[in-house]
Amino acid sequence: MEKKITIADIARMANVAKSTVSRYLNGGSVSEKTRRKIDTIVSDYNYQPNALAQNLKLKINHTVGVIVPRLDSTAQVEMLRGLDAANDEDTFLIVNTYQSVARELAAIEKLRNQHVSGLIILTANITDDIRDALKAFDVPVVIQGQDEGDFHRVLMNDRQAGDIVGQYAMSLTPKKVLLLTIPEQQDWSIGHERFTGVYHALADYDVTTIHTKFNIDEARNDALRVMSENTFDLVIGATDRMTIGALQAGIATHQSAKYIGFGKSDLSTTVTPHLTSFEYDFYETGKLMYNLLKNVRENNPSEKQRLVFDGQLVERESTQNFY
Amino acid sequence: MEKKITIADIARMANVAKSTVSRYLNGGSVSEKTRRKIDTIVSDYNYQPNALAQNLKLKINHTVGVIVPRLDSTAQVEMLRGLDAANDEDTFLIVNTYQSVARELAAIEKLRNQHVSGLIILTANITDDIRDALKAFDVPVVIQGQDEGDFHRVLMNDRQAGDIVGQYAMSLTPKKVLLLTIPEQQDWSIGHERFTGVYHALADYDVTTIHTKFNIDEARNDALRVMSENTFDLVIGATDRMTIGALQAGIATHQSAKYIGFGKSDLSTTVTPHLTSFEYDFYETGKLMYNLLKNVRENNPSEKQRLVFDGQLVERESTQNFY
DNA sequence: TTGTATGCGTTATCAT
DNA sequence: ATGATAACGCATACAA
Repeated sequence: MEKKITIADIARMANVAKSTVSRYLNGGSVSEKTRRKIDTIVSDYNYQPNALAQNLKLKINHTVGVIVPRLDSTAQVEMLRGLDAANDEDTFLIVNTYQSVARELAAIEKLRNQHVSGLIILTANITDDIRDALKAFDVPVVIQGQDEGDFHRVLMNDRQAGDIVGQYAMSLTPKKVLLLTIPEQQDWSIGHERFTGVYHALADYDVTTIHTKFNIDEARNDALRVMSENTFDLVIGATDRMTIGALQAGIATHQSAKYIGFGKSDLSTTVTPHLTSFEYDFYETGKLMYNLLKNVRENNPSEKQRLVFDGQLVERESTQNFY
Repeated sequence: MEKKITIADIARMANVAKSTVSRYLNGGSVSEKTRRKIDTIVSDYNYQPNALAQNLKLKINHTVGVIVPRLDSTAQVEMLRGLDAANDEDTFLIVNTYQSVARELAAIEKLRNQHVSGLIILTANITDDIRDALKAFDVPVVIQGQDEGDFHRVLMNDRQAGDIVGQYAMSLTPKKVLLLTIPEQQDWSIGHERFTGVYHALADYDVTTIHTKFNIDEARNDALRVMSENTFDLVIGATDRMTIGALQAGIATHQSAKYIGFGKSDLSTTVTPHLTSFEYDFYETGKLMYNLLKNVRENNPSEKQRLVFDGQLVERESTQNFY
């Protein structure tokens, strides 16, 4: 329970000047004798430098803000893991905003006050307000999932994903297809990009499209409405959770369709049957985002960086016949 | 993209002293004229105080550290939500430790450097090293799930939970019971407390107990080993994930047992059948933890606080006959 | 090698 | 009501 000790304290106890202690701490030149004196004091009292004072003085802040819109999403959690894995020298100031624009704006203010040296946003929905707040922020910003020219960004190749899933869907020669997605203005990448390839490939098929929410319960209820009146043999959801909602609706209405989802989550292998899904490696994405930020901070490029990440289709039981 | 502006800048532009600006900002007495002058400058340049300098000066730090051992757990995420909901004035410095003691120790050091004014630990496993590091930390610490007399703590009433589940299990009059848990030294509350009531109630029944891990895959594999050689009609897992692992093993081995889990997670209603589970309200727990910390910080009680939280059994399809 | 002095941005004390 | 000044803990340019 020792009180926090400062450089001045050490200096006094060792009968040296503060600057000598500072030099000792930063690997400057100190005589063997004073080095030993200071050494024992530092370890005896378990001295820890005050990061606040350091940052204030040096004006480089080894703190980066991370804004996380939702934690009930495997993708976001995996990206966080990636960030942590790649991080070697920073402290993350993580703020959860629960998809509230107001909270996100407040978070940006807060992080600005903390003078973080960078900002990583795992969001997929940048409103005008947020864009303005971000641009007024004089630090590098890395965002994810949204192709905003104003910021450095890491994107999922949702267009390609849609093409691949579309081709795959065709190969299943379905009779009647149900598509679950969200309004495109809510999330362009997910609501639009992901499905363009699918629409294109299934242009000549019997396709029903409904809009729903990100969570399982709502998706199930919405799916239930159409599935209780129609029988589908192929269901494609814009996210795994939506697809699982539909899967439950399918079980409830006793129809045995095939199911395809998007996104990597452990839910895919939690449900029965395991879900065929187009997966991104969000862990790697997180690493990439951190390294991008670090790179930008060091090299200060004039152009905004734009990185695109591919995913892959993983086939599981839900698109097979025998279950 | 305005550069960050300081009190000194404002003072210069308004032709007043720094102290006047400071007084203005903190609601001190300033003449109407200077007030207006400063007003426009502040809003024009969108002045934001430097929280670092403030904290350094005031020596009260509105930052609290939050150590989260795992994010792939609904309980932890819900507690985080609760913390956020109850928080009104602090900035959370969230550190994910991924259940690594080394990372947790490093996190404690880091938070100490940041001079946080409190520490909230959502852990369930305090090793000696960690206990020592925590006690050397001169700020209030609130932990969860572990009955450590050295710290303020919020506990789940796992003992009572075990009793209730035990009684309920008896009422199902099972012939052969499988229990999945973890070694008690790994997590006393979960590994021991939760099951004492169950053991007691089922003392005269045919019970098999196996140890497994927290994740679904391992639990499934471990369960598969015993379930491929025996048929059970009741399975109780120490967590929902374990129980789901066993559920999958049950499906794979074509046995229709009843299943009971512990812990509140959306997985309960994701799997088919929905899982009967003993649930805690971790969102409320999170709120409670924050309020406890706040209370302790303000009133500095001499005794360590100890709060106990009850849960309840929620019956779902997995303990019914007709599925 | 060591010490003195100054500044980072803020608040607080004490004159004026 | 206002301003000069010191202090928080640290790092550094410069002098000794």
